[in-house]
Amino acid sequence: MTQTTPDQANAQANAETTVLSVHEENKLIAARRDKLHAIQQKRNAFPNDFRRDAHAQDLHSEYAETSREDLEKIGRKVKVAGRLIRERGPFLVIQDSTEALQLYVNHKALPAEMMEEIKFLDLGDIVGVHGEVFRTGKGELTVNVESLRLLTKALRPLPDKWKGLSDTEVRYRQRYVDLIANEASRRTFMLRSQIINSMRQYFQAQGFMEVETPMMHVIPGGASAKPFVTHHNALDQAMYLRIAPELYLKRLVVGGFEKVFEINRNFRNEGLSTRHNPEFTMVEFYQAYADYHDLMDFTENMFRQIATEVLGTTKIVYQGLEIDFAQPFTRLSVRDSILRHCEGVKPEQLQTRDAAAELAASFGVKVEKSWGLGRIMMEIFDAKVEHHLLQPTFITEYPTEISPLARRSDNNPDVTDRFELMIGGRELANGFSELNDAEDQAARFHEQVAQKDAGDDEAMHFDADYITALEYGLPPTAGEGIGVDRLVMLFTDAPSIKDVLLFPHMRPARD
RNA sequence: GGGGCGUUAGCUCAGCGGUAGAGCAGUUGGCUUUUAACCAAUUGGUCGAUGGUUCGAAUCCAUCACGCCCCA
Repeated sequence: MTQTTPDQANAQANAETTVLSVHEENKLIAARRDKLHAIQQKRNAFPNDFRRDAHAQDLHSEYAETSREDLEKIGRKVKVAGRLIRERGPFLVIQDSTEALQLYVNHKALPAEMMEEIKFLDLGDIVGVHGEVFRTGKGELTVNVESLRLLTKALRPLPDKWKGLSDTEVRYRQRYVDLIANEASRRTFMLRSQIINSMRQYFQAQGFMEVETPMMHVIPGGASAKPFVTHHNALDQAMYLRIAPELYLKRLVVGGFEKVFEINRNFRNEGLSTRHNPEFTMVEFYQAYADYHDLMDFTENMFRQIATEVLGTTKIVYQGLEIDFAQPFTRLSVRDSILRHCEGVKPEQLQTRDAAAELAASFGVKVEKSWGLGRIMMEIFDAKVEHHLLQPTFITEYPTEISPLARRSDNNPDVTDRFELMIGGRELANGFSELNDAEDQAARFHEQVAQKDAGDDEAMHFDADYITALEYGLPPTAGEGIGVDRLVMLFTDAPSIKDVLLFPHMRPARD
């Protein structure tokens, strides 16, 4: 058997790419390629010696109030660079990472060679420009071109200059084109970055330490979900992409780091939807000497602060729904939420397993024999309640049966000191006071293993080292995970998770 | 996995059984402080793929691929 070297692999890939692009070549691309080759006859068409000294946005804000006459007196000369996105007769518009900026080409004032270079340009080309800032008759801040150089030739044409790129498939597969053409998309991802920055600063200001725990687990744990499986060759061992960092973060609390957080990807081998991507970003955090009530307060405050910092207001509109994070979030137990949102349901129907099973069946929920009262109540909740919870609502008192890592309530061992945060009918966060009784945890793992043996492939494994860690003593702790993608969806009014992921997962395209 | 909708020029879309269209982009010329710049002319297509029905298919039917939405 012959080994393929990286070089051979590259050569092969290049050959395939070349074949493909020749196949795809159309006249628009061919004409641009001809221009590029003509330039290459004269000089290096890909210079990297242009250095700019100004960005579009800085110029716009610096001279926002400066009059035409004053600008003329100032005579500010700038070097700017960006992608050519418009031609309006003698005017060109370039766009850099901050904003668009207009250029003026006075063909009477420029040497013939410069005009040749400019006439050779296509929309999409990257150019560097030197010139003086002025204001046109119509008041637009503009750079009067004294010299202009092509820095990178664009071989492919841009999408519609007015309507942008709307084909969702192309927008997701070729996000770079979406970002060039659609201002709204650029804004979404800039906001995403700012939201995560703001979140990180909030944790740091509260004394949390950022950590990184393994992305590859030998025993997948910390959530109920199907993992992706891979294989470590040297160890000849199955490994799993993590479904949650929870058990490692709590090990760190055992180790004495009393406030930790991690912002990173989780991987779950499940379907795709407007709310699910196989890899998604979570922030998980743990605080010793705190309980789940503290976390609910913490979360409310954090959402308020992020909204204020990033959007400048606590009020958002998500898909037509107004939400004001300044208002206190509702807090409601699972049981009470069912009673409130399912008309005609009486408390007795949630008292015993059989009564609840009958109720669930009447709602069209298929009840498994192995399910207890708690699991059945959650199925009723998922089917009949969750989508009604539009305004921020903490649902509390989750059944112990489905919360194998959460501390039991002091008042009722069948429920845990746990909550989930619902906004817009979706789960945004999940937190609880941590189970730190090693013996109880071992017993709960055994129950999970029994369910796994009974065919539930989302049930948890027994993690002996985690039990050992608990035996060293986990201080009373509370922990929480917040879905960052869903938070960004809310703050950017995005209907699909794909709109807030730069490169969402797609099936491979086929011809 | 099931259902619905979509796939036509580089982009945005119309056409829905009888010669494949528009706007923008492109090309050529004009004009040059414009604002989706403007004026004139002009190029551009295996109508997602494969079968079928028909004298004739972008259009009707079937299967497949990919996408979007809803449901599980």
